[in-house]
Amino acid sequence: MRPQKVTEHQLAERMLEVLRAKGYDGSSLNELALAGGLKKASLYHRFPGGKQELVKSVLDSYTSYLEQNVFEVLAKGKAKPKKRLKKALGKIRTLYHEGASNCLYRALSLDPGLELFGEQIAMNCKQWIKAFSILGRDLGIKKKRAKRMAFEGLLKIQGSLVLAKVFNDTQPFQEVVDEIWSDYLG
Amino acid sequence: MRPQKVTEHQLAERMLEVLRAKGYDGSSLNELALAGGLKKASLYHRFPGGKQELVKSVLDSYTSYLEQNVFEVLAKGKAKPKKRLKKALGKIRTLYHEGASNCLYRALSLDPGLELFGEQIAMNCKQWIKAFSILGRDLGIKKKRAKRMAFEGLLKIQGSLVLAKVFNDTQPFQEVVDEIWSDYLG
DNA sequence: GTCTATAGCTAGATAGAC
DNA sequence: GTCTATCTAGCTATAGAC
Repeated sequence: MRPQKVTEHQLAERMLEVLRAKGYDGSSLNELALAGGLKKASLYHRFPGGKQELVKSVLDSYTSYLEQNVFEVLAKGKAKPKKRLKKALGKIRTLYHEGASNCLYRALSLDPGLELFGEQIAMNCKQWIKAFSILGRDLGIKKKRAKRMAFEGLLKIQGSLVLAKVFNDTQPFQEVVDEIWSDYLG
Repeated sequence: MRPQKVTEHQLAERMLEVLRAKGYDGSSLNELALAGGLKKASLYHRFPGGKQELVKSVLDSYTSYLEQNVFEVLAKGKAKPKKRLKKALGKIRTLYHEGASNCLYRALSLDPGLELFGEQIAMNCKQWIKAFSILGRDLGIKKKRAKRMAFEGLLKIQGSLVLAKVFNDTQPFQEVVDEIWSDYLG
């Protein structure tokens, strides 16, 4: 077999930057291929199902990052809760490039992305909320309030990324991450 | 002159529903024309500048609703602050169909909509923040905190609309509107 | 002012050479 | 596994009849 020019992981990482900025319809296969370092036709070798399978692959890779670096750290880490929260928030900062890059879930939350991936994204968001809920519980917060805080955290992250884009300023995101930190530890 | 089939206001209102759900690239002129009750070619009579001018017209109409029913009520109304807030939040609920419909600003906050309309949307969001800030001041809240509350309100509305779409459930939006109400009056 | 018809282009997707 | 070449369908936009 001829060697791959780029690994599937590299490909997903590069195409993610296009997808999170332009959404499903806004990202053409030409742009995605160019960003990934391949020609358009080559994408059909990697993703025989076409655009939908390609985006699903990027979405799975994105969720996988969250699961490994955020959800599992929060919910299954063996360090103290405070340390786990610090680590998870650091990874969140990295994922969103300190607020400069969109959340892929949001970018896909317009039609037709929502129609194709809505259920999957909803599940992933529930994972997020579950993981932060467990962290809250570990910090001695009551169940109901822990869930409420987890939900509000996700909501504020999403809102901050909208405003960061609109104002072309990462400050809303930075502030929200700091708020989440102090909400759990205050 | 031959009579218009639909007024510019009706046209903007109907096309808004497509644009806020699908974004700039996701909304084709065919869909927009169909939603508005015209044929595609007729749109070029109303909007000689093509798609960009059409979307700008819808955006202007959308902002005009906010200015008249929300911003002016909050900042220039002669009723008591509590009553003005109640009225403005009611209009916000209506605009977003109780959380079932996206914010157009958010739908246009991906490329290429962001590139075309980002500055205009940023100005409109600043108007939002300004208006809620003035309401806060009228309720006796200090300047800095009033601005902070206004910013956070907008952020949470945007975040709630993201989650409302993802979960296909208007509850996040409803809760956030109630929270804003009680934040100002608690 | 609205329509049908169509131009010119780019999209997603496929065939087949290497 | 990647590429060039190409297909069809849809896109934005225009021309011109009514």
